[in-house]
Amino acid sequence: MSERVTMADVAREAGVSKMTVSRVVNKKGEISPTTREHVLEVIKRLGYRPSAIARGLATNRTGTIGLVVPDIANPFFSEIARGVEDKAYAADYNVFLCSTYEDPRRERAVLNSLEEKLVDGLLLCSSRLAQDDLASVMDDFAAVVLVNRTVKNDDASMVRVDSVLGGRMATEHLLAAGHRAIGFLTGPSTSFDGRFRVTGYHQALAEAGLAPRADWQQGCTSNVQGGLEAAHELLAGHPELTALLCYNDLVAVGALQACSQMGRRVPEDLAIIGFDDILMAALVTPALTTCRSAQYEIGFQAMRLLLDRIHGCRGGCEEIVLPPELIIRASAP
Amino acid sequence: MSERVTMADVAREAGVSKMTVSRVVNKKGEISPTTREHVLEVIKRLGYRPSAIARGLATNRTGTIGLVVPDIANPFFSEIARGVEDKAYAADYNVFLCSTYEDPRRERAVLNSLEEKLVDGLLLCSSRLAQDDLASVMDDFAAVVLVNRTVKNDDASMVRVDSVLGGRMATEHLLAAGHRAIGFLTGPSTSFDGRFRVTGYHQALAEAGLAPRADWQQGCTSNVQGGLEAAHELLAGHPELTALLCYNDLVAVGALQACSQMGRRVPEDLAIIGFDDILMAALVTPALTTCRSAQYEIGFQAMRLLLDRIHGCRGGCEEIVLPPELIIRASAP
DNA sequence: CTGTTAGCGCATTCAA
DNA sequence: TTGAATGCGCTAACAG
Repeated sequence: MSERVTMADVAREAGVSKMTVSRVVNKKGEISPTTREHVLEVIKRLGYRPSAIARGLATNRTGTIGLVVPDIANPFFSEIARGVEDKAYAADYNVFLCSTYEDPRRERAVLNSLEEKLVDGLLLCSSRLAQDDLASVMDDFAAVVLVNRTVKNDDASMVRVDSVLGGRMATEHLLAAGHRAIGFLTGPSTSFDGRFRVTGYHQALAEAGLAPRADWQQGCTSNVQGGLEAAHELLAGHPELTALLCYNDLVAVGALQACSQMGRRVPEDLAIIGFDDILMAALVTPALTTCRSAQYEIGFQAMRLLLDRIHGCRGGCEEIVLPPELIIRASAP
Repeated sequence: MSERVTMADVAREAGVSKMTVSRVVNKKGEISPTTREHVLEVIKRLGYRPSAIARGLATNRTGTIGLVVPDIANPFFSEIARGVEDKAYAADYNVFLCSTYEDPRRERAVLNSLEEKLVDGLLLCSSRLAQDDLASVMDDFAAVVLVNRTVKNDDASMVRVDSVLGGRMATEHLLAAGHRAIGFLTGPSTSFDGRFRVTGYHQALAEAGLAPRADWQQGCTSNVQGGLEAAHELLAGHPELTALLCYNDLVAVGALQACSQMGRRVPEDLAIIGFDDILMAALVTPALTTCRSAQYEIGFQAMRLLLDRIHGCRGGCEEIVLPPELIIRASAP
């Protein structure tokens, strides 16, 4: 790495002022074609690259947004990220993609860094922070869009899937198939989506005249291993269960594994439903019935809303609610 | 978002110089406990947050590294990212995770942005750039570590899996099982890993006295859909194939789907081997035989090497070569 | 232990 | 159409 060439170097070499160079670089203001060509030639010859840092300090804008997700290894979030990045790329923004690995402390640390780096906006997915924490964090950012997370503070746009409805739909599907003993692996306690799905599950049970049983619900970490372990425990303790809702598809795949190990056939002995409809859901055996959410669309729309906010359309904090869709496959026909 | 509080504000309010505030913030130099406490109190009261941008401009260090991968939706890369981020987090670095979605233009754009943002180091995974392009890009960064990609320029540390060996191992396994008509879905032409695996495949064939056949090899995009389509085409044109190597596990899963659609049983009619050993490999039916690489370890080690380079241990450009491991499952027993 | 001076590289006034 | 001065917020190098 050679010494960095600065705008001053270019100006000196080209025999013009820094201002002129700046104008050429940013295509701002009128400039005579002659000097422009000349400056461009010098820029190329010297290999000048503008410093985004210096520009950021001067303009207070960085052309960067932060995208924070609980776990980038979860295809649900990597699909969202794809939607975000496609939209961001088109709008000439860079994305700081940060995975918190489900750790609220790490989430705080990451948000702190993003704030210090003066990102122009923040896209926060499924935040695991407590309400007060989240509200205070949000004050630090000029523009925020929340994904799948509500907060008292109404100063953020939001994109979310109606998880209460999703929980209802999945439960109703099982009830309609005659199931009465339906368990739920509810995921991490920090997940609001998880709680919403449980709410929908309770609603559907109530409408069928059934009382929810706490011992049929069990938390778990949000991955295959977590589903595997939790399913083992829940099913061992409650052989009466004939159906199992799972926090997300990763957990559901873990439950599938557990059933295979315990010799319980799916769906004959136990029906299983997941959430999200990640790629893997259709590829495991039996294929997973799941409650789909449009991940790419979530990301794309969220980035669109964020751009709106960054560009000052602060008027209405838009809220986009996407409907879930039940995809019926072999694990719960 | 309220007006940003600066160091000058804190200094004024606390009745000290900016320098003293800076020392407190950065825990540098000796400071009397009294003033330190006082300054800290003011910082808290005013809600001061240092600007990483300004600090970056002053110090020429940003505490940030760039991580560039072809596709974050591929679990292979998200696992690497996890290794990188864990190590980075421990060393107090932030990670700019960028996915190029297999598009070299997008890769160039992303590298350009990272350079302008003055990242302290670059971790470049499976670059899809041509040799010359890559060599010139690397000059722009103070410290670079390459993952699974070689380049003439020897001014970068490197972590890679021995893909030639991997290709050999997989092929030898099939040869040992009696297969003589072995096809290969070779992935994107931009992938060096893909080429290396093909090299290993050729080596193994040669040692068995077999000539490679170009019409048994076919490129494809690096995902399930790509594997599905390519497998359809290759298998329809070459029913004589009894075994199929796949660029990676995603492609292999696609091939599995294709077989299911075409009524070819795996492994009875066609043995299939993938590469990487992503989580999904063990979960599909039949479970995939695959050539594992230690993804988390790759990321972790790569970040370690990058920290070495950033901290000036430029002496030897280290190169870490990790051995692949053949995981034999049902798809190619 | 603390303050002063200077400048990082750029963009935003204004003036010419 | 171009240039000069000023400041973004911070730290490094030197004094005191």
